[in-house]
Amino acid sequence: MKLQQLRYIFEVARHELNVSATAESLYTSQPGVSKQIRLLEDELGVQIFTRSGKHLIDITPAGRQILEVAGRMLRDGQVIKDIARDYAQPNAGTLRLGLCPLAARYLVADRLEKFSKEYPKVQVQLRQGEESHFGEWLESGEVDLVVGLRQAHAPSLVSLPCARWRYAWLARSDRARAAEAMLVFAQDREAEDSLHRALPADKASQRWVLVSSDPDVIKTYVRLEWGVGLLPAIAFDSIADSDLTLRLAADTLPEGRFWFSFRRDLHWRKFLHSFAHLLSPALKPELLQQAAGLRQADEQQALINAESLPLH
Amino acid sequence: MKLQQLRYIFEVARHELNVSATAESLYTSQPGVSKQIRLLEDELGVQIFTRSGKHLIDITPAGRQILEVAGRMLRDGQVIKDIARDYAQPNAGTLRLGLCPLAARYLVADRLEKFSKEYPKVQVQLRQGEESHFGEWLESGEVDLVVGLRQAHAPSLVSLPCARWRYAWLARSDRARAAEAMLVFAQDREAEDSLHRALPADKASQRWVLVSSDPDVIKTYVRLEWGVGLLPAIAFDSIADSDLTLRLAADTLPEGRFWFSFRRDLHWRKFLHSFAHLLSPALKPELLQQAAGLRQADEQQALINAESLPLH
DNA sequence: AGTCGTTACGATGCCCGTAAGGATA
DNA sequence: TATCCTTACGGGCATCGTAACGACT
Repeated sequence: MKLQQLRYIFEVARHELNVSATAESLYTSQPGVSKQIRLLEDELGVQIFTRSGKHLIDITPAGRQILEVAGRMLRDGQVIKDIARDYAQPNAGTLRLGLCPLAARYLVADRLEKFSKEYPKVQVQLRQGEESHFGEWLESGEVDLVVGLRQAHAPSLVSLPCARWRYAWLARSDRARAAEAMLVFAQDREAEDSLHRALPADKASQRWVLVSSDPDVIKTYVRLEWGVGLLPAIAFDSIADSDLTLRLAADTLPEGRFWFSFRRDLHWRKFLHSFAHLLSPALKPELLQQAAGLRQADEQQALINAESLPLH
Repeated sequence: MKLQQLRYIFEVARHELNVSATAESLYTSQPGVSKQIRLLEDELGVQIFTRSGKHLIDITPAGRQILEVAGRMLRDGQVIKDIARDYAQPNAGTLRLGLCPLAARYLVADRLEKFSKEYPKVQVQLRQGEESHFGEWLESGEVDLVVGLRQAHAPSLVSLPCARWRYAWLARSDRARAAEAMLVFAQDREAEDSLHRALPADKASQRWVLVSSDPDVIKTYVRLEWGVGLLPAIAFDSIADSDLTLRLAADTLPEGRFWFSFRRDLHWRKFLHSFAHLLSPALKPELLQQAAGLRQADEQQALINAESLPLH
């Protein structure tokens, strides 16, 4: 049994049982992959894939169990390399971040500047996309950390609140504020509903002409005079948005949170800890390790005193 | 990075950094091991061992972290092989048991008979020794399961009560019972003390001429008329011990327990589950899996209702 | 002086890549 | 017919074992 054989079966499983595509993605020849898989099956004495003639059709029950363990072994292999790099080049590497639009644009931008100054040899790779994909990104190792507006709930993931934001009204400076259509920021349906409930009756009954989870979309339509915006205060840029006027919303509106999520078995390189600490001083190495030991999302969450989080 | 290289560094660490001895134990040449270790270190860019000239002196901090992960990978490799065997030859393999004297002689003997009838192709390997070594045996993989009188407490181990026993008085049949010296069974100091406290004052003040955790030692001295024995009722063999008379002790004496322990990450082959179930019907697969997820020994223990355990 | 790890070297065997073959949709 | 996996074959390279060397205790 060789690590490479395990990598082959793992990748074939990930590529919908297409050996050719797998071989290409691994920059090797297709017969080589095919043969190694067969050799592994022979050695173990078990079929991992079911074949119909010469096509791979499915994964056997034994294969599923084996693939699960193989995945862990491959990740552990990566962990060993990370450990080695931690000692060989402690401050070099790649910071792979998944971000929601709000976090990418307004929360981490300046912190990443700071981070890059502190760790000039660390390459930063950002990845932005639908928050519902964050789980896959983390599990596949495409990103190491994500910052978003929703809590992750998969059993292999850990999710902690790392910052708070509050709503503010945004209007064109040249307009007196009046009864207008509303352009509302909300990360999901639930947030939208709770916002609706929290608003005073006159506001709640107003027309919501736009609901978006991207603050820049809201701003765009505010500028087009579609109405008044209701979005996270953090999204206001006092320079670029000098044509707009921000006014903090009443305390009765729900407070938003940024969630910081990662794989339970992530190897925390030094600069990853630094980045986490930069996001929120509450995310200390010991706390992160402790959180990784907790299975339940609510137990993890309880480690953080939300009141103490930076409020934007 | 190859699995074999990881095995080499792991085994060298286990063999007190002696490469020659390691190579011998792995049935390979010493230069081969040496070279592979060096190759791995070169690939990772980190020293795993510190060298004084040409001798391995110590493990580097990086090496310690790497070895920990490597150990997990190697165990996972074993797990994959186990899974494969589970499907290829579900009812063949080896049952490696660690046992205390009482469990070996009186608790599992007949169950093992039964087990062997059910799984004739499973080899049974018993290992008996000081209970304080059970932890090492489990961690090193020398045994898969242990049954003893003490709870295991290492974080990597799971420990569950699996049976109960109670004290009985043992005397030579040809002797009237009278005030006599006592020969007492106790697995450790704590058990000895609690027994002492539980005995009525007259008994507690009697001479304890022998304290042993091996019931057969007690019996031997009972036969030699050193006194009256106080030992687990289960240790009485109605045929072989027909020259002795057993009388159950008062309910006030502490009840003893057998503890069933295993590595948290043990791969449960089918016949392992069967053996556990044979020991105690309470040890069902789901419960065992659940126990493996609990970190605290008391949480694990709480899964079992002690009242329901077989009483011997 | 003995134990132990490293270096050097030669041979075996494994892994990979190209090319051709057969099965399925 | 096109896609896809398998078998066959040859070249290259890594691993292993023997033997000789150098270092530490």
